[in-house]
Order: sequence, then structure tokens, then C-alpha cells
Amino acid sequence: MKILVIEDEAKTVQLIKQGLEEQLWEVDIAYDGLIGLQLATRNNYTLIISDIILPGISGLELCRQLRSKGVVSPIILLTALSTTDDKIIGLDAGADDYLAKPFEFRELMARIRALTRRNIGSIQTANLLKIADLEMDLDAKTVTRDGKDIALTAKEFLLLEYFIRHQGRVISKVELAEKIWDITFDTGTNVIEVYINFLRKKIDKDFEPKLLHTQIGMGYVMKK
Amino acid sequence: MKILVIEDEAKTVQLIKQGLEEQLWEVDIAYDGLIGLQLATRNNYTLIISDIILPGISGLELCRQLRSKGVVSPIILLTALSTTDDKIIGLDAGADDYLAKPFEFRELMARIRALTRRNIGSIQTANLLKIADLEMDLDAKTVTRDGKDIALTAKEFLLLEYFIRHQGRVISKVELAEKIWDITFDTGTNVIEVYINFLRKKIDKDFEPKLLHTQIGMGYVMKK
DNA sequence: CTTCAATTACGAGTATTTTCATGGTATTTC
DNA sequence: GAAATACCATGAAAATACTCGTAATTGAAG
Repeated sequence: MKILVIEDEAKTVQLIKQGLEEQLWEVDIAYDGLIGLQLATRNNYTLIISDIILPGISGLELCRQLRSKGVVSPIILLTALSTTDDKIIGLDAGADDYLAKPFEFRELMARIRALTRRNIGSIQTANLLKIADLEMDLDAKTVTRDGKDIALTAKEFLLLEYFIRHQGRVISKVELAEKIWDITFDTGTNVIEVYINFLRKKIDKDFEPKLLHTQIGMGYVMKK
Repeated sequence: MKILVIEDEAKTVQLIKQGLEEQLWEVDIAYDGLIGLQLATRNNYTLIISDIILPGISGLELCRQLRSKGVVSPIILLTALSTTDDKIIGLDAGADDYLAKPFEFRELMARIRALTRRNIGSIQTANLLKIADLEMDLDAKTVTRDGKDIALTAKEFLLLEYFIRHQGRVISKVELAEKIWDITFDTGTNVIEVYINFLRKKIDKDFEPKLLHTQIGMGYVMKK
């Protein structure tokens, strides 16, 4: 049950942190947008509270990037900008709620309860990603299928993480090249095919059902 | 994709209903809390919008009863009562969001998007195109007709997508050549006819009604 | 120097895309 | 209304593109 607070104003941070800890939440703080982004990507927070105006990158950009990376933690944006347009932009950037400063702490708490209520039990508090009987622990960097340990290299791990976070969607090689290898996809390489093969040997070969499927001419999908 | 609106004030109802229908939502209306409760219990709405002050039972009581019955549809409470305490009571009754009247319709829409975004499936709402009983999922790159899976190749998928997106309009071969094959249509090829034939075998052959029709001398149309 | 991860090279096998040949059907022309 | 013409459907075969698996190479870390 961890909450990430991204806010550069010390007083507000203090207020929120203390209040949350009284409610027995574990609280991480980031004073900078980029740090927040890193923390939020690495850990699987129950909830993220972020200011919009931040050093590094803005809260809006943070939302967009987190969502595009497949992070699903609820996000509450907290800001002095309170016109209807600001709210719409915030919500459409991927935020779940938008609270204008100054706000009453009790209302923030109520909105946190509302957003976390339905997740308890369903979203794992641990830093786990799952599909079928395949689990990956993002902290421990371990992967198991059907309870058995599977050793992955760093690239393989990244690749699998991307697939699990986007399960059900066909991912093109161009997208993989950009997101995992950070290269523009020139047909001169076949790293991707090779790595798909590596992954399959490890996570699918000795198991059923197969999870990593190819859609010829389109890309690859991870699904049950 | 159905929304239930529970509200006794005719003007507000009219505004919301019309706006939602423009966004292609199906809308049910209840003018009374008890009717709303019945409808919400029986149907599995994507979202419920309710006033607090209602004939029958109040919006708060409605929330509590729905949640205790295991109804999980997101609920937005809409009301003139806008003190912090009112909001807290509303959210703790089981509502997911609380919007004070008067509100801007655009903000309501943004909050609806925020609440429905994550609902279906784990990530975002599926990216579906439909005509009659034929559905295509643009993310998973899957196609079904009458619930049965149909396997398409990349080109076939592109072609079908183009037809569904432009259903009801006759598409010339010149247009298909340009948009799907990226070629200038020289009469030297009949790829298009061949692919129309491929598509028909897969999506029309074993089904009724036929969806892909020929307009001799003009092109092809997809329609019911 | 050794080891292991990451990438490249390449041939084989398969699926897809395109071409070609033929026959059928609608449309136009006389 | 019949013949000629344009247009379309279809099956099969050829050409191409795509993917897979293995092996070889590079490169970095210990």
C-alpha cells in the first residue's frame, strides 16, 4: 500500500505525507518530475499524487508518459490551475482525478479512498506483473512460470515486461525497436526475431498455453 | 457502452442525454431513485450518473445499496450540495466522482472518459470497429463474425479496416490502390479483385447478410 | 583470459502477395 | 434482341516477403 507524491512545495508535501502516514500509507516523495517518473515506472504504486507545475517535466507530461508505458496506477493531479480547460487537459492526459488547490485534506483523503477502494485485492500491492501463470517481480527482477524460476537477461526482461504491460495488443517490430532497443528500425537487423526466440525458449517452450504469438506481417502479441 | 442517468430535473436530463448521445453513448434515464436502483441492478452499465436529491431514495442511499449488492459500475454524483463534507459523504457512499452543479458539460465528459478508460479489460477500452455482427479489434488485430474468430493476413486486415471505416460509401479501385497498396492504379494488375475475393471468402462466405458488395464500374461498398 | 550477453549472418521453411489464365456476368452498342 | 465489349470472379501457380532456428561474431565485465 504505497503512495507516490510528486510535489516540489515543501509545505504541501509535509502536509500530505503526514496525513497519509497517519492513515498507515507508506509514502514516497519526489520533488522533481523526472525523479517521479522514474519511481513511478519502477514501482507499482497503489496511487500517485502529482502537482502539475514541477521541476523536470510537468505533471501532465508525467501522466502521458506513464500511461504510454503501461503504468496503470491511479493518478490524482493537484494544482492551482483550476479552469475547466485545465481539468479536461489533465483528465485526458490520463489522470483519474483532478483537485484544485487550495483543497481540504479531508477531501483528498476521500478521493484517495474512492480511487483505491476497488483495487484492493485486484491490483497487487507488490511489484508484480502477471499473465496466466507467468509472473514477473519488478523489484527482485525475477520471473516464474507455473511456480518455476526462469532466468532472463536484462534485454529479455525488458522485452517481457513490455509485452506483459501491453498484453492483448499486437506490437510491431518498429515499436519494439523504438521502445526496447531505442533504434530506428532498419531492416538490416534481426535482433528482434532472435530475442523473441530467446524469450519463447524460456517462457513458452516447456509450458502451455503458449503466450507469445506472432501475427505475420504485423508483429507479436502476448495473450492467453 | 450504456450509461444510466438518474435525475429528476428535466432540463438537466435533456442536456446530458443529448450530449452523451452525440458521443455515441446509449443512454437510459430514470427520474426516480427507486427506478434507478432497479435499472442499475438489472443492467450492467458502463457508468452511472446520479443526482443526490431525488424522489424515491437519495443518490447517496442509491450508491450504498448498489455497492452492497456488488454492482461495480463507476458512479458520478451530480449535485448542488458542494461543501467538502457533502463531497466526502458522497465519495464514501461508494461514488467514484463528485461534480458540483452548475458544471460545464465538457468537464463531465472528461470525467466520464477518465472513469471509463480503464474499465473494460485491464488497460484501455478496446479499440473496436463494427458493422452488423462483424467486429475488428484494432489493438489485438483480431476479427470475429457472429462471435467466430476469423484469421486475416496483414493486407486483408488493412483492406477490411478501410472498408469498415468507410462503410456505406462506394470505394473505387483507384482509391484502394492508392490507400492500401500505395500504387498508382495501372490496369496491369488485378490484385484488388483477388483480395476482394480473399476477404469475401473469409468474412462473407459462411455468413448472412453479405457485407461486401460490388458496384460494377464504380467499385466496392461495405454495408448491411 | 574467460564468460556471458548482445548482436549479426545466413539458410530453410512457410505464409503471404502477386501474377496469370480462364470463364462468367453485366453493360453497351448496333 | 444479339453481339461485342468491358468488367469481374476464381483457381492455381509463381514470386516474394516474412519468420525461425542455429551458429558465428562482437563486445563488455569480471
